[in-house]
Amino acid sequence: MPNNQFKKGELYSFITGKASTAIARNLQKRFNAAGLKITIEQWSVLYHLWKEDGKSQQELCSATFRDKPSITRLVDNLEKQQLVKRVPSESDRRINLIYVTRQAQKLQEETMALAEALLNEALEGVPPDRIDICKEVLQIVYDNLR
Amino acid sequence: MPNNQFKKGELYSFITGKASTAIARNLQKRFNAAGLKITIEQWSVLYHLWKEDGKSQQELCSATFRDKPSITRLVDNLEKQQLVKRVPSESDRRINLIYVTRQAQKLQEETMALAEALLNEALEGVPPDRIDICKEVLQIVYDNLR
DNA sequence: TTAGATTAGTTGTTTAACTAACTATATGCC
DNA sequence: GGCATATAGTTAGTTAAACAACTAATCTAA
Repeated sequence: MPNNQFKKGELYSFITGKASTAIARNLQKRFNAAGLKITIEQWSVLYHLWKEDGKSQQELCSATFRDKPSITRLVDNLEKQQLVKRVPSESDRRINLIYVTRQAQKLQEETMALAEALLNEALEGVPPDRIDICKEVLQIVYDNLR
Repeated sequence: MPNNQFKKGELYSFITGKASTAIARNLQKRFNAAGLKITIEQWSVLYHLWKEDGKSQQELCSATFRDKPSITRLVDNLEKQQLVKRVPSESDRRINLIYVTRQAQKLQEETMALAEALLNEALEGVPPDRIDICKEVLQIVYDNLR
C-alpha cells in the first residue's frame, strides 16, 4: 500500500521547496542589507572552500549538488569579484584547484553569523527533537532519490 | 538561550534545500522521460490553475511564492505553448485572468500522477507521523520568515 | 606506442529569479 | 473634476540552472 501522505496543496509546497526558498531568499536579503555583495549561490560555494580550499571544481560539484557548467560559471563570477583564484594542478593539468582570497576570508565570519542567526529565527519555537526528525526525513528523501 | 541546532554541514543543506531541489529535479526528469514538454516552474503555475482557473497574475504570484516579473514570463511561455490564455478582466482592465486550455487539461492527470508517485518513492520507509512532523516544521520555518 | 575511453572543465542555448524602472488603469480625497 | 497614490502588469539587466556539445588532458589496454 502506497505511503501517500500528501493532500494536493501540501504536495505542491513539498515539491517546490517553499521553506528552503524562503530561507535562501531571506538570507540573500540579509547579505544585501549588510552591504555584502555576494549571492546565495556564490556563498554556497565559498562555504565549502572555507572549510578547506584547494578543492577541484569537480569536488565543488559534489559538495554543492550542482553540475559542472554551474560551478564553472559560479567560479567565473567569484573570480571576477576576486573572491577565489583558479590554480591549475601540478599533477593533473586538467584540474583547477580553487583557493579563497583574503577578501573572501573576511566575508566568512560575517556571513556565517548571519546564516546561523537566520536559522535560529526560522526555527524559533520548534523543539530540538522535532528539528532532528525533520532533518532525518529530508535526508531520507534525498537518499531515496539518488 | 539560542536554539542553535545546526552543525555547520547541516546548516548548508538546510539553507540550500538539498531535498526539495532533488525532488524538483527528479520530477522534471520524469516529465521529460514521459515526453511532457513542460518545466517544473510551468507545472507549478498550472497546478494552481487546475484547482481553479480565471485567477489573476497577482493571485498566481501569491499562490506560487513568485514575484510579478516571474509570473509574467511564466505566463508568456505557457501562452506560447498554448497551455493558458490571458483574458483581460471586464471589471478592471489592469487585470489579466488566466485560463487553462484543453491541451493543458490533458496534462493534468498525467503530471499529477507522476508527482504523487515521486513523493511516494521519496518518502518510502518514512513513517507517516514523522512525515507530519517534517511538514509542520517546514511550515513553521516558512511562517517565521514571512 | 598509440587508439579508444574516461575525466575535468568550458561554451552555447533556453528557462527562470530578482531588482529596478516603467506604463496603464483604478481609487480616493480635496 | 482633477491630482496624488496605489495596483496590475511589463520590460530591462544580471545571475543562475539544466542540458548538450565541445576541448584538452589523462588513463588503459592491445
